[in-house]
Amino acid sequence: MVSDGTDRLGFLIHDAQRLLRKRFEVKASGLGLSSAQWRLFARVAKENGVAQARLAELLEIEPISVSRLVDRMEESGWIERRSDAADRRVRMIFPTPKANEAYAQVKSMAGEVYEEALAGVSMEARRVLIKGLEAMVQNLADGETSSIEKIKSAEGAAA
Amino acid sequence: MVSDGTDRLGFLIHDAQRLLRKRFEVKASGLGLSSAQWRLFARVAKENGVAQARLAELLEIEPISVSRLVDRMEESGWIERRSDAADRRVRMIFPTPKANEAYAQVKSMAGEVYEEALAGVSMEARRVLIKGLEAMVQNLADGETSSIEKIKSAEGAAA
DNA sequence: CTTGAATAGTGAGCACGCTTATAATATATT
DNA sequence: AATATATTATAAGCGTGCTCACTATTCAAG
Repeated sequence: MVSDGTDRLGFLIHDAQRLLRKRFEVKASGLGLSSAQWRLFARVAKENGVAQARLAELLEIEPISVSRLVDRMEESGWIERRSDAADRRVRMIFPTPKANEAYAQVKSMAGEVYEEALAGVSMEARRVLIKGLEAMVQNLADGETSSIEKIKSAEGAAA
Repeated sequence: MVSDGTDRLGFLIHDAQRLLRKRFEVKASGLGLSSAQWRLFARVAKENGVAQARLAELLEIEPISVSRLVDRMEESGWIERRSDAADRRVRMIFPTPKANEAYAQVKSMAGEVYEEALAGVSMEARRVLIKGLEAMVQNLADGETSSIEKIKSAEGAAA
């Protein structure tokens, strides 16, 4: 019998994620950037020029989902597609200048949300919380029948 | 400056939630029950006869989302709608006998997923993790511009 | 009783994830 | 060179959330 609250883990994680997302989106609504778009953009900003298929791997979402996200983000001027000279199947994704300027601002918004969320939680508890979440992600990713993981480890030699 | 991983809180929570949901849905796919449906059903099973509007409050989702979920769950035989004698606007939701039989089974599936997720995490760390998540939910729910909460509290003072 | 406001549920349409299928292009094999 | 296979992006359609708008019903004022 579990009487320690572990049996509510799923509901808690679900609620925490939902509330974090909501809070962020309220803050960032002025910039017209959703939570999913921010996740994608953070990657694009780091890579600076990345194929959609690679983005799908990095974000662990399906290529079609990337395609849709990129559609909307291109419309709202956050990123742009450029054809690749070497491989005409590929659309390379780049941040727009406007987006690069806004990057730091959005990142600090995310930081504010985290601070609001963790108010009253000690530094030590935060460390354990983060470690626990990392362990969960590790544990659950391990057994996953994910084509992505397989590709990644196969590429590991070359990378 | 945050160099302790706190700046990845959002991404971690997002990943943990996504992986938990996926893992659960694989396990429960034989029963044809999604994660969202399980959340709803767990409430229905406890209340045993509850109006859709009340369900929306309890689950903190919009009534229209409840309506759609209930549509599909009624089709797949997990719950049934019954008209309320006293208020003809109301549709009361009840679990079907089949669903009541499956309840314990689904609950144990959820338990298994949590154990898989928390493998290698000490009891003490689990306790801190749960407490941390509870604090986050509490902190974020407080300042929320939630329709329901605000209306409720405004009713007393205003007007 | 009649009118008007509030409540319960749903329809339409969007965002973002998914699966399955297809077109275009690259690459490997013969 | 011709054919087969793999890869990139997209299309179509579903699940689950949302907002906005609507109908049916109840409740509160007059």
